[in-house]
Amino acid sequence: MRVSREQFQENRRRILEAAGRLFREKGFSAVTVAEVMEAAGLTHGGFYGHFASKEDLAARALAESLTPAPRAEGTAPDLAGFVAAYLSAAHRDRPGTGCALAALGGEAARQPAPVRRAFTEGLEARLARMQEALPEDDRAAALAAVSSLVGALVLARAVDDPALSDEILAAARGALGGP
Amino acid sequence: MRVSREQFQENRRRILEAAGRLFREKGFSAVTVAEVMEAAGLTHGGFYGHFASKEDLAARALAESLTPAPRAEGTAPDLAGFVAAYLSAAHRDRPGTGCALAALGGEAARQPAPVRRAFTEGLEARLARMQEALPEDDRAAALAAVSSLVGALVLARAVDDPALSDEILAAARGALGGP
DNA sequence: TGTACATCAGTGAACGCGCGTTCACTGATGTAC
DNA sequence: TGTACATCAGTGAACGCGCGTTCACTGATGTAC
Repeated sequence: MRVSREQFQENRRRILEAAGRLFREKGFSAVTVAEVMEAAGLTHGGFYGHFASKEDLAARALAESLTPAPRAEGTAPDLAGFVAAYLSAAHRDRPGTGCALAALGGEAARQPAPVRRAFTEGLEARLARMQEALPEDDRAAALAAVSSLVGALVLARAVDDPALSDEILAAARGALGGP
Repeated sequence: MRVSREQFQENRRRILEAAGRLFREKGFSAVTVAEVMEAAGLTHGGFYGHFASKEDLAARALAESLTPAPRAEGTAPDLAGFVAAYLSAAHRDRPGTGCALAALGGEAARQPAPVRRAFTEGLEARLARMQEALPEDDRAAALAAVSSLVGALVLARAVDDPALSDEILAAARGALGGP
């Protein structure tokens, strides 16, 4: 059942999208190729027409997940808003559409080279954004802020006590100058 | 080949120790029961005489890894020293003997209840320690500090660029009042 | 524009492997006398 | 203290299952005329 070139591209896009969501939700190792393909509306056999391996998919999906949406033309960066959204209960509870640095940071350290490369590039992109948003143009401050955000989200998700989880997010918001 | 009761306890201790190290090095899912048993000097079949399942082992090993060593009698807590050690290259490069919050935080969120329980209790213990060490007795500040430490270590380990990795550690040390 | 055929994306069965777990067996330990 | 036997921790083969990957096949697409 050959499909048109447009459909092929669309299928590839859907596979990447499903993978990006599933990897962030469940981690690289817990997601199966068949599961990704099913989420994309295809059967597992066709996977290798799109990607060389699961590892290849992981690297490309991670790169995609970490590509920041372009900021709206002429808008000023809104640090307080970003921090509040990042450290919100909604973000904590929806890892599949959230920050891949937090969702996959721990696992990324043990992944093969292409995945680590994608992670590193994604972090650099996020850092650049953070640096723009800070009052002073300070890379070290941007690094420290991103570390705080990621650490707080990781811990808030790992903990099984909802009150403690909320407390972690609130404490990090406070430390980053929020309410 | 039955062994003495003391040897049985010693074997259990060795299994937990090997598991604690391997889980932190490779993550829960990448470690096999056979691998843990071999590292403990035993064969895999005997595992179920010690633990109910791999999940049971994970929860107990994590609890053990997160039990803080008792502080030496009468010593004052040394915040600066702790931060420097936590955010050192040596700690980054030896996850197996390092902080389990950072090594397993991402994966812990997706683990079954007993593992998350152990993680939460371990975090509370670390928080109490951090709170003692802070100049003012401030739980929110302790939470924010632990988040920063964990986030920085996670990112420093995930990144494939050694210079960036060092930069992350240094930035977090700076933000936490270190050199 | 219409037709014939080559191309190739997708399908689903199958392969090979590794893993968690089970189990019959072994032989040293612990206990009853 | 010494002996006979019951107990049970550890061994290693085996089981069942799921996963990443391969492959022969199908049939719609794209192209040459």
